[in-house]
Amino acid sequence: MKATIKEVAKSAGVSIATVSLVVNNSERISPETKRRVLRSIRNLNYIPTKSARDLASQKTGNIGFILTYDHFLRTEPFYTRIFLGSEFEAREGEYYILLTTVKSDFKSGDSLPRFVLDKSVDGIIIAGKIPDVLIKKLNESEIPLVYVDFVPPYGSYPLVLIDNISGGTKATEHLLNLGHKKIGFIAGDVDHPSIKERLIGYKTALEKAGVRFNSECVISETPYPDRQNGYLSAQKLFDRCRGITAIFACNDAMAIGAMQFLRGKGYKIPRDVSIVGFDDVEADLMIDPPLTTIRVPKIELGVESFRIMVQNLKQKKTVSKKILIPVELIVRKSTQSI
Amino acid sequence: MKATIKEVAKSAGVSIATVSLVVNNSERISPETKRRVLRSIRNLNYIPTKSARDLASQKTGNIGFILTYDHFLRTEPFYTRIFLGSEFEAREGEYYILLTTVKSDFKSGDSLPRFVLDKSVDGIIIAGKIPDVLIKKLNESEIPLVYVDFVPPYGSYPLVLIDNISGGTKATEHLLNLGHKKIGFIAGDVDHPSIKERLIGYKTALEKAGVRFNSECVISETPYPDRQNGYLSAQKLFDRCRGITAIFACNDAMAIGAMQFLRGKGYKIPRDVSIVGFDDVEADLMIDPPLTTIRVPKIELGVESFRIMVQNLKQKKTVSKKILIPVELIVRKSTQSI
DNA sequence: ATGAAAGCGCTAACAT
DNA sequence: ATGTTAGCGCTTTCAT
Repeated sequence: MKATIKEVAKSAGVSIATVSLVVNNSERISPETKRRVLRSIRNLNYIPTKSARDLASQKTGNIGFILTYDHFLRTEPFYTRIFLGSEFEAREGEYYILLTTVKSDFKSGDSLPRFVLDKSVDGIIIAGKIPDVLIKKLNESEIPLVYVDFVPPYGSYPLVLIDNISGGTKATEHLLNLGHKKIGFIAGDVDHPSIKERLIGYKTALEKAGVRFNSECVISETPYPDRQNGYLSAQKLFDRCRGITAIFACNDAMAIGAMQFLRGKGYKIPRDVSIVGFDDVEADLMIDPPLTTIRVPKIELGVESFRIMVQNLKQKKTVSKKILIPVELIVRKSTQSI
Repeated sequence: MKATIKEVAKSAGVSIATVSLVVNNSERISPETKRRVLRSIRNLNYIPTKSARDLASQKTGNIGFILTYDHFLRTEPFYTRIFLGSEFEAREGEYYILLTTVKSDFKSGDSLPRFVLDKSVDGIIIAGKIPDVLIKKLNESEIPLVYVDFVPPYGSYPLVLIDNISGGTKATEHLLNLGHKKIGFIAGDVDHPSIKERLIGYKTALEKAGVRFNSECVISETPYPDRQNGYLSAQKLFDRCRGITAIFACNDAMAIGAMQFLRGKGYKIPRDVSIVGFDDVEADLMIDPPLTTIRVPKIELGVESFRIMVQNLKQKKTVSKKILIPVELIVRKSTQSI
């Protein structure tokens, strides 16, 4: 069957402690014995048993990953990519990731993910916005937390964030540079921290260009940022704002919805209306015309969050770093000069 | 800190063995002691430590879940939903799921998922088509396997499958009933077992209706079933086959791609061409017109696979059941009578 | 019906 | 630099 540390020790003619040290890359082992032990390990095809390790070291070797159900199932692989980034990074180390979804409307009566109850994770990565009640409960759990693409309203934790302000600015400046003045912003949920920032970026760019900000041109009545609501938001925008020549949508899904509305109305894109999205989800390269957007390096967000998690776990004390991941304007065919 | 079995034992005035028996629902415990122990457990907020349990019982309490990278990131939440079904079910039991992706072009040099190397799963669920080399290696690992939505070319394992034949028949019959005779089949990868079966269903329905099968009307040169290839397949279909009035696409993504082609060509759907998909991924309810399709209960596929996995694990001997999950025709607006 | 005790395979002091 | 040994928190015979 599976070889154990004992057998390796016997085969290498050393104690099990030595084998353990070798396995854990201790410095204080002579190169010679190390070589011998390593050889035995290879010969016997020895791989440490995780549960034994975990039990002895009082760790779990697992990192939890929490996502709302909605985010996980989003058509565009945004959060799934972030997860993937973490999973990639976890493979490098010795961790396993326990992915779980929580209800988007988590209430105080609802039970926490099992891995927090039975403490079978050393830390938890939380991706995207989660309900307040959950945040509170998680904070009480004493488990090290890292938030990615979301700033929790309380608690001080390592954060891995998209540079939304810069993204909002870049998107808007691009439109401005093309000569657009009447630029609508399809915001979705303005209460969402990320959206707030994109709005700031939008305003900043306008201001810098000397274009007056008009709150009428910001649509925020349709919070959930999917295509459906992009469609409706565009509708509202054109209802209420005359002379719009460009749209900045808070994400690609909404941009696509907006495009559908425009097409239905007989507008040509980008001839009549320019549009830029956010995320670059590559959901549909078939989208016609290809969408100009702000690229968010999703895998990188996942990788970074995992790295910070491990880093914190290693040094025991929580460093509540905040990492801003830069974004990039990707110009495709949905925008043109006026 | 965390209460241990010892403390519970002391508090309840019993031995730790008794507590263990209670925790594991043993019959041979008096109702009275059971009550006492349970009370202590609740009071102390005792939750067994997974690693200790796993070590003592020589199990891992984990189930691996393997998906190719492509499948995981597919725009349509198909496999992610299957995973979710398994995850839901795992929560009920005492298992954790370790999700990992593998390269779609896994080669013999590539290393297996870590959980198979270090044996930290009790079983593995494999969703969707995976490369042959991987199948072989997995089979050698001695870990109990369950395949979902895929029939591996060798090995005898529990299978959870979509009733593709019936689905193919239902889709085609629907079209036939509407009076269509020239029905194209956008097949994608005819080497894929699922597609083979859908093709059988298609042929069966035609035959039953006395409509001659024409292999020219089956497009299979664009294996990967995404929108892009749906577009190209439709193009080929219309190039090579005159008088097509209806299309059966092997999945919704291809159907949507085909619709885009048709729209570009000026065809109205369903007036000029009827189209039915497969999967019902709800990827885009905004699709105009809403797609008639074959609904596949994805969550259920995941739930079932997990159940079979656990069932097999419990009875030690592998029952290689084969479960066919029924599908359902969902008539929406992309089909009409000729 | 319950308890005593021997591990499960490791890690981590502590010795040497 | 390496070995000895005491756990880690459970499960599981085997007694009683």
